[in-house]
Amino acid sequence: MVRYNARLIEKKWQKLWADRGVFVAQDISDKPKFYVLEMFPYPSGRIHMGHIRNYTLGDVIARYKRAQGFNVLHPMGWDAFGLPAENAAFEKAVHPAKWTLDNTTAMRKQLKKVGFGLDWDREIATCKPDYYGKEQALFLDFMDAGLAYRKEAWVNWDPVEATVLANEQVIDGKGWRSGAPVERRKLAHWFFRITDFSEELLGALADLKGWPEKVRIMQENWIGRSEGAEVSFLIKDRDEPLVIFTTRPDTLFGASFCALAADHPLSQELAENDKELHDFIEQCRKGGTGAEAMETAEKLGFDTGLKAFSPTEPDRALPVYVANFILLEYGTGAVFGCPAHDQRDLEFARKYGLEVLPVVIPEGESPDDYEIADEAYTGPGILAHSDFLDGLSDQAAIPAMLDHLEKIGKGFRKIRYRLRDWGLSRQRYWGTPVPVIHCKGCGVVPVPREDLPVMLPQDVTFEKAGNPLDRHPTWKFVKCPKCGSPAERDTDTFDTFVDSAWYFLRFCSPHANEPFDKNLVNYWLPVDQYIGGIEHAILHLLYARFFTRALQKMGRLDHVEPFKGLFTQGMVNHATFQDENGKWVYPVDVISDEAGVPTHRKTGQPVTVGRIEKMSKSKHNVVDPDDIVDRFGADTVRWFMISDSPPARDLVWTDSGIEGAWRFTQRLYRIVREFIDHSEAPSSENGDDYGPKALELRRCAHKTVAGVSKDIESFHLNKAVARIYALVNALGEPIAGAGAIRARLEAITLLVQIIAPMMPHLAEELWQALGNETIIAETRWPEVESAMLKDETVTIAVQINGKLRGTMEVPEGTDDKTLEQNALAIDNVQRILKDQVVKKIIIVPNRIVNIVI
RNA sequence: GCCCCCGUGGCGGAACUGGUAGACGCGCCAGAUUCAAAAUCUGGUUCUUGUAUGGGAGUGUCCGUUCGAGUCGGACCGGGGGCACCA
Repeated sequence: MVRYNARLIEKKWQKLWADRGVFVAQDISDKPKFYVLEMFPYPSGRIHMGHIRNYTLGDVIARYKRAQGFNVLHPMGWDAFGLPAENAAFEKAVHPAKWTLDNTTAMRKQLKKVGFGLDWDREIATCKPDYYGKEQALFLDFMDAGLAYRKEAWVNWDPVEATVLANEQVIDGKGWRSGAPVERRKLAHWFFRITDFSEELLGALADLKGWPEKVRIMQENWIGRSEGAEVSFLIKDRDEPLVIFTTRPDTLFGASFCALAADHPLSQELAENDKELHDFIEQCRKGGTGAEAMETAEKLGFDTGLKAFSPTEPDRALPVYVANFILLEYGTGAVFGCPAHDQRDLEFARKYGLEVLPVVIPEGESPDDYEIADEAYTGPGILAHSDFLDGLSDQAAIPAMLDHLEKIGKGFRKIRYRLRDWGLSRQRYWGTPVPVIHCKGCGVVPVPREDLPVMLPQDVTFEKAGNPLDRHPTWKFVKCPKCGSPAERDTDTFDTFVDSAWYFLRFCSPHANEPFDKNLVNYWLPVDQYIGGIEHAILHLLYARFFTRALQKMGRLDHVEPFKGLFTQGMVNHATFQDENGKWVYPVDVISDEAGVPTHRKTGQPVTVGRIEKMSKSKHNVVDPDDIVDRFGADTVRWFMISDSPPARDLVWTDSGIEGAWRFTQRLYRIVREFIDHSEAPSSENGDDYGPKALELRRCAHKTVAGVSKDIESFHLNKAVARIYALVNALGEPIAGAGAIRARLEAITLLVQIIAPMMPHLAEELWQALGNETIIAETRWPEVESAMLKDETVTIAVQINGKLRGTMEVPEGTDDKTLEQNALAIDNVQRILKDQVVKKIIIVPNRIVNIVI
């Protein structure tokens, strides 16, 4: 028996698909359209297993939909701007453009080797002027629409490198390379007005039925709508009141202090004449800008000496603190603290010896002696010590207080969002240049559209501190397009999330002179199935939704939501290995010695097996897809990617797993070859009737086709795999009798067709071997005979008090009475029932009989 | 700290709207084939108990709802992800 030679055969079919243009999407077609998109990769250098998993999932859907008769768009491109290219430039003295484009060349070759059915005619790379120039045009559109503006924003500043650091480059409050303590600095930044769309982006989530529930919840929380009130507190000896935002106006009588953000204008003003406060604010600015850093840091406050008065208690003076846990961006940057009913406020109050006055009393507690210990009470209750609110529930007290505040003119209802505007300026080289010019006389002047793209200069260096664009000797010096006097370019580049906020539009018309062709976008959008990692659940997806909505509002396209279906796949994990010195060891260097002990291939030293973690370069627990494809072939790798683990969950890469997949590939080939080589022709059978064994096989085959179709539609590819194994097992059984050969041929033909989306090369090879003149990539998905989906008999479980005591085989649809009689007749049931009294019998047709005694 | 998700044999997992827990694969055990091995094929494989065509226990832990709970509700324990300049 000849073995299946994946390497040769896969290459053959890949060439044939490419020559025939099988995967080129048609812009005009009678067929219904289907747009499959996987999140495009960052060209980091090599394709990794996570990519392979992502694109295998997409390719299964794309090939399946194509077989179902859809006009499928399945494109690929490169999210090619970003930090790693600059890091490589710094470390290896290679230009980011060269590094990036070399990487795309290598990775394109790798992807083609896996046989993904992609429309390579539509390939894009965001770092090419053809793409980022269009993006600059879009930015000017956003400016014209009033959706882009400039304001100051805080950044992480590394004083040694004279560079702005990303959050991930700040480690324990220090710059990752310089080790210098990071400072916070204010810089002028461009922002998109995503907050104009807060309500829309939130409201439309409910209609995204094809999205995972958890992603919708994450976005909902991210947008963070909260209904509350802005309340004015008078401050002693000052004219301006302090405006705070609260969602708990019912607890106003329990207030014991007010707190300001370090960057609140009032804090700033007071600091001018107060060295200590100035130092405290500086202290607050140390450490990262991330939410986690702010919230886990010890809660610190500085008493400003000011006294504030709640509008409902003009005689009770509250101290005003500047505190490190108040965010300026959220609400008004100032709060009142009610320690009894907020855990953060409680910790703060205990630390600074402030009053803790419970005003919401839980059921069963007395208002007179209820006290708060270590935990704030945030549950429901009845108001006390609260004047006109006394006796009301907390739910009733909120509107009562709001009505009161509005009546006396000291506050009003206000809806606030946690969502902030999208800051998109980056002080870096490798990104889309911001297409504006700063002129002393005219201010901010957009680059005229005919001058786009604003190209990145090629002659830059990275060994010096600071932003290469800013340092460049000539690039930024230009004439003002308005007045002609000397002016300077904006030296910032866009956040790379801007690049990925519209690439799915570009794929619809990748060669258009405009950013995208309206008609083609209207035809292809929305993306019917988008697939990517859960790590993009919030930012990327929200930004893409914002872009689509904004462009719709500008009349550039007709859709409001870009992604109809979303699937978030799990990560690819692998065990980690360490040698005796604690150094990470690559899996390829680990072998088992005679005793089965993991050992280093080269040194022969024992290796300890660590926990299973996401494949990462730093822990060396990576497997190179290229090596695996060379050894086992693309189909085997693709098969393993979808076997066993549900696509939404993490997958653990194991050698035995890939070997199992490889054995299955060979087994499929063998079963089909043996049938072709050793069977008599089906025409040698007389008549067209089927014996019981043949009928059973036909049922199994048709059920498998129906089940696999359903599983692919619902992304349960691991279940589809299990069904296919079951069919192959059934084909392994020898059968004889009437119609045996015809049934086997039918089952094998169906089998080859349903494995095609997953193992496309092997499927083509077997399809051809079965004597077909067509290729399977252009063949319709098989039709199921509905008569084959029903069984004649069903197995019914018989329980006594919910415990299984026997089963019975009855014709499908047997009536309740017969079921009851048969169940009671079972020996084991009779033995247990003996002289017991039957209280009740519950019968679920075709399922179960439960006798209650 | 806040938000979200997940816990089922030795392992990955299956179980449709509450109805026979462990499909299918991996691993392991036994057998066939072989001079031998690889490959392949056949059978077995949740634990436990008198080896049984019987019984008991069992889906992270505890409690509850139900004739019946892996599935629904509550509390807890453990693991993972996100947190606005990584993409």
